[in-house]
Amino acid sequence: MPELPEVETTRRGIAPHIIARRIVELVVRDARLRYPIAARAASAIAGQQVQDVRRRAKYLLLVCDSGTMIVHLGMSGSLFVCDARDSPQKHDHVDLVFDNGKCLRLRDPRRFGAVLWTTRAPGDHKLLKSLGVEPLTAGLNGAYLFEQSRGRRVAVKQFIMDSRVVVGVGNIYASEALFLAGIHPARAAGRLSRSRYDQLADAIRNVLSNAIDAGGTTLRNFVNGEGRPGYFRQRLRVYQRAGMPCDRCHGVLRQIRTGQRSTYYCPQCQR
DNA sequence: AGAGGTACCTGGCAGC
DNA sequence: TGCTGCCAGGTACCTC
Repeated sequence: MPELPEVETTRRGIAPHIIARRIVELVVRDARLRYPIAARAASAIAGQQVQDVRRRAKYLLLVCDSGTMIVHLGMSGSLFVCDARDSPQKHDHVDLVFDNGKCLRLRDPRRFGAVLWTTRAPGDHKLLKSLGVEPLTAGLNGAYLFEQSRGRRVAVKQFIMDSRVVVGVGNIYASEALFLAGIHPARAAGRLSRSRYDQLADAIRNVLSNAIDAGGTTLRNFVNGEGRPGYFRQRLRVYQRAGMPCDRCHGVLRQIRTGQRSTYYCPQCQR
């Protein structure tokens, strides 16, 4: 489930439970994630104290005394705090056990997630060093998108999902942001005007921050309690609504494929 | 350099 | 009920 709003909500939810706690043990029940969890990571992490929980793109960064644990939730991952004695369920692959008997548990049915350990500055890590701007910072603006898009023929939807340009815009919110900005998702990125990129930058920021607000309420149980992931109550305006009426013009919403991904839009409102 | 395709993996659902 | 095929919110890596 995780797009940036859920990763950020997870970060906010887990941070107060784990900051300043000491890690007793990394329990790996299944190391076969996107990258196999290295045995040396487990030994390095034991004994570390968590100093901060940060986020870069969809990566969570658990900053410790002498290194950083990098966690990615992939397509199906979730992280929650529970009692270390709670019996793990089928896809609960990793526990980070703390000195108070609690643990941070990673559940990831599809195993596209990742748990990595680095002793360097996390920004220098291979997976992080080529990432583009954060969408909720001033770095994302119309001038930047306009400049980055010149000469690019890809569909604008693929362009805003390109993590080298801007991070954190997943398949759901790419469709939603383009709807808000009134831009057809298949338009060539390099042919959109500067003013339309101003609108698009605003739309991306709005849709993500609204979703974070929604996620913050719906995921409270998920972090505190029984480890059941919540659903965003965010009202999606086009995503998975093909054939239904557009709530702006009442025309029929459509689904197409852009870069092998489902894309939803309103043919009347988006040009 | 940019564009397009493939791969990783499991589960849920529609259709037969 | 059980099988098959398709789809799914991410992203690294390969080739052209």
